[in-house]
Amino acid sequence: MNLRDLRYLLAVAEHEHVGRAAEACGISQPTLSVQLRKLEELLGVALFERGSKKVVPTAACEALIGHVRTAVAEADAILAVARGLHDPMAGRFRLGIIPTLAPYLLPLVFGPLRDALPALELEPWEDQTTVLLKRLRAHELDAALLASEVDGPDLASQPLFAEPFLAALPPDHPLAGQAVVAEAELAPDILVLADGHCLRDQALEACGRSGALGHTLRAASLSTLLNMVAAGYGTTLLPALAAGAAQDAGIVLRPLATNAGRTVRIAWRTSFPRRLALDAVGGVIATRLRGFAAGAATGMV
Amino acid sequence: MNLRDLRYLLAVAEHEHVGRAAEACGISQPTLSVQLRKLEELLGVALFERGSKKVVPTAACEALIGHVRTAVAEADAILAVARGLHDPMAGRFRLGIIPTLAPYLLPLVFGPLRDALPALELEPWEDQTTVLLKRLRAHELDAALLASEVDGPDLASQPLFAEPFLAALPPDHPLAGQAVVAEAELAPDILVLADGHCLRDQALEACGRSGALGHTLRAASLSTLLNMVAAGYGTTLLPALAAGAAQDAGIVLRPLATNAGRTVRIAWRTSFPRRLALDAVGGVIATRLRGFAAGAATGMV
DNA sequence: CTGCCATGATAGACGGAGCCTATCAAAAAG
DNA sequence: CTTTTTGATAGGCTCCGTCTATCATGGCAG
Repeated sequence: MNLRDLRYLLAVAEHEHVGRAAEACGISQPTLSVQLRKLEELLGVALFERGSKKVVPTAACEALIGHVRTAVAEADAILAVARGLHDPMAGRFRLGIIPTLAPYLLPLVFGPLRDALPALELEPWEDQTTVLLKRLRAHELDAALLASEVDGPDLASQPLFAEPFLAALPPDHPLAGQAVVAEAELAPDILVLADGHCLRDQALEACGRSGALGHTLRAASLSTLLNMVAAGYGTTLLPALAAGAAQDAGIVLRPLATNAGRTVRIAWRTSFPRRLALDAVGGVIATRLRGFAAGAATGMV
Repeated sequence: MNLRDLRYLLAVAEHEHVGRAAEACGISQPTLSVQLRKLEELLGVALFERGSKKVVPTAACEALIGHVRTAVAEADAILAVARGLHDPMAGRFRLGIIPTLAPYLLPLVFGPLRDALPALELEPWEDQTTVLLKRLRAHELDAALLASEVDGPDLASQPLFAEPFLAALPPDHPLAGQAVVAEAELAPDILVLADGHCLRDQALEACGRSGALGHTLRAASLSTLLNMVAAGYGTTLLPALAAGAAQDAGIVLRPLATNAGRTVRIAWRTSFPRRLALDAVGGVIATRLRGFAAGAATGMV
């Protein structure tokens, strides 16, 4: 059975006239006659009683026509809804973001994203890298903002911007007097995040420490880490986007001797169909953060 | 858009596997791939994200699939209902019957009709001939039981049985002493039905009277007419099927000298598609009344 | 690391379904 | 009786859906 034939049926039932119904359907009268007859044969019931001046729906037709109307209406609804979904820039976009980035990046890009992609319903999801990748592969996220490369043929990524690290010091720390701090100088009393945060490993690597850090404290979040630094427990390497929050906490920031930092990337499934939305989101973020690396090395945002 | 493609879509969404969905649909995997792609192109949205091991419905697909399910379900409902309507012997059958026939014929044929055509929902409609023909032509009746011929190329009819007339007399009427009554003998004090009843004209014609009957009473129904005869107001010509009711009223019945009577026919639109149901109904009535004419002339039913 | 298996996409060919124009048949209208 | 209206039929054309055969890619195991 064909939806087209059902539309023909409705047209004939409405007009009670094959010729006019055919015209309404945009087909010739013979075509409609033939299709109608085929439908009757398929259903095994007479749908219309052909009189000399009128074609009148039979009782069987009356019994069926409600279902026919619903079926055709649903088909139209499919087309209408699809038309509404037509724009890949529209609809829900679930974006995973690592915890050391989300609170500092989102306030910067929410506005520009809304301006550039008003129909996109952005749903941020904050979690650590491994969780984000798992959810990304499980189709529970559409893309993710990470500070690491992704591997595997099912995922791809693209760098959006470079985020330098800054030395974060308590105001009374000996290094606070220097204009520039060498990463290795931070190593003795560096504080890092808990396991699972990519920033933890990146900070340790930047300052030349191995993974063995039995005596160091481990903060569950960057916010906590900043509080610990401000309280004089030690130093840390801070992603530049968090500079504002650190300064508010009374922490002294100093550029590093090298251009150590991390690269924020957007990652997605290679099979993800809404590449345009993906590129647009990535583009807006990259544009907003353009030139950030240069300015941020001095603590300016 | 084709219902077939919607079924394909549902199959793929269910199996999350093109090959197995194709098997379930009874088509080859390439065919399903092609059709799916065409549907996506038609709708303008990606319906599935093809991964290496799975095809996963996109958000757009999730938004559409409810409508798809409904449309397909309605299409199935059409087929199912049509299958139920498939039997022309089943379903509503609106049968018009003239008032001088209905109360006496229906009790005789209701049982046999129910036995022979259990799926037929018989809806009797009692009205005078002209009204029945109007309703028949307006498709408000499927057939009609009349005592007259029909004309016009849009209607046809077939005789079912002959119904003799009997002389109906008050018990104390002079003619009650005769074994047989000549129609003309009834003319002087004959009572007839109101205008519009075909029996009125037929009775007058049988007893040789013209239409001018200024002084005679006119009953609105055969039942009233019988009461009037029983009360001694006059005589009448009675269709044989009403003999039982007349005798219950204490009326004397006598056979006529001639075999005057009327022929009950079933009439229908020539375009009426359920000829089998029509013939079956007519056949059951004719069979039930077979040999009725011979026996009824003596007042026996 | 390399060959094998599973899976979906693509290509080319074939058959049927749907559509058209032209024509017919029946019935109503003038 | 002719004309008009209306639906049915016939023949031909085009396109769509389907098939088989083949390719491309990613996962897995030896």
